[in-house]
Amino acid sequence: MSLAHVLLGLLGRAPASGWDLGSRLAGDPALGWSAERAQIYPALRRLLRGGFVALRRRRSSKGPPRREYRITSAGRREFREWLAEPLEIPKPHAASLARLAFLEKRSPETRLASLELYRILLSEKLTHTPPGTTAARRRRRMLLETELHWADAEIAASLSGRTLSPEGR
Amino acid sequence: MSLAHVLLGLLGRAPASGWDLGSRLAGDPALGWSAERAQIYPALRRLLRGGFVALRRRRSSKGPPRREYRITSAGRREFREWLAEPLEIPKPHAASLARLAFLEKRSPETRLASLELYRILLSEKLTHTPPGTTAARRRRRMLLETELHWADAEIAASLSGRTLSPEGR
DNA sequence: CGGCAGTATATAAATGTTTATATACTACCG
DNA sequence: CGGTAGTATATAAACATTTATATACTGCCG
Repeated sequence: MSLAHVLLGLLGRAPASGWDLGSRLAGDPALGWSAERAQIYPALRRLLRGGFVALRRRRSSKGPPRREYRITSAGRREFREWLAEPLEIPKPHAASLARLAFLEKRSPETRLASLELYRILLSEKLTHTPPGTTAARRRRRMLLETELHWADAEIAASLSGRTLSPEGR
Repeated sequence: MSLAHVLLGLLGRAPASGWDLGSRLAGDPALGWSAERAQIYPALRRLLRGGFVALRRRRSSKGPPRREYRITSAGRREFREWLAEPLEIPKPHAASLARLAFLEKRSPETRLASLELYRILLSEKLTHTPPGTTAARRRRRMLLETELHWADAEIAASLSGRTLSPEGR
């Protein structure tokens, strides 16, 4: 199970609560994993039962008491073993990519509109992605840039394919 | 559920059996979705019950009778509606990417070894990925190329960071 | 001081995915 | 003719993920 290991990895940097981990996971796509908090809380419980993390309750000025977890040495060992497993090229698994795969099934107009929307999403993501300080972040940024180029090229192709369409009224 | 819609999309190109669909899905990463056959067979049953596909049994010279499905007009409608849903930037969800995100936690030696292994996987994938005939395939290929550049850059950086290591004996 | 907004944890139910295993049919080899 | 390799379908069990909902605590605004 990767979620547990990613959580261990994050806890290796600093102790955190389930809430914190949810925010970090959501905020850093370069981590390569995402999860809802509803999944994180039970995962932390399992890690606690397994002795991979330790718990300290702290009351906070805002909201109910925080349950802060920190990684144990057993957790560090487990994480290291997971980290050493062999890499492979990930298979994409995303509804948006599946929709893009059927772009050619759509009318030239909606195809262009989809590409333009996707392009906007990409450029927004890019402006909120500062130049990377880690290999994974540099990777993420380069891929976003490439995808933006791709979108531009496809938009251009789509436009030039339409040059004979009714222009204006 | 995206799997069902991807299957409808594939069946829109040509009728196929569950086996065929499994092969196509496995063979084309640009489709943006992957699934085991154990998931495909029940999905096809549900599509059949829903009237989105029609079934014809055909015995084949090899193996047990094939159950060939073809899309119905209800299926086409359902697919078109799914296709029109808004795109978003996919959140990555892959163990390998998560491992890459913690590259910096590893020793310079294993970091370099991981990058080199990953680089090899990328270049193998690339040689088996012909230049794309669809937008999604072109996208996939460009991203693989970029990732290869990234790996090269990271390997170079990793090597130059090691210039003062013991060289040779 | 009542209610709202934000932080924080939690759980159930539904849904989706993976892994392991079983089975059937045919062709071909030895 | 028996075994095995390849095609094809199928199901159960285990596991993971998403969605919806509930609850608690605090500060602050009106």
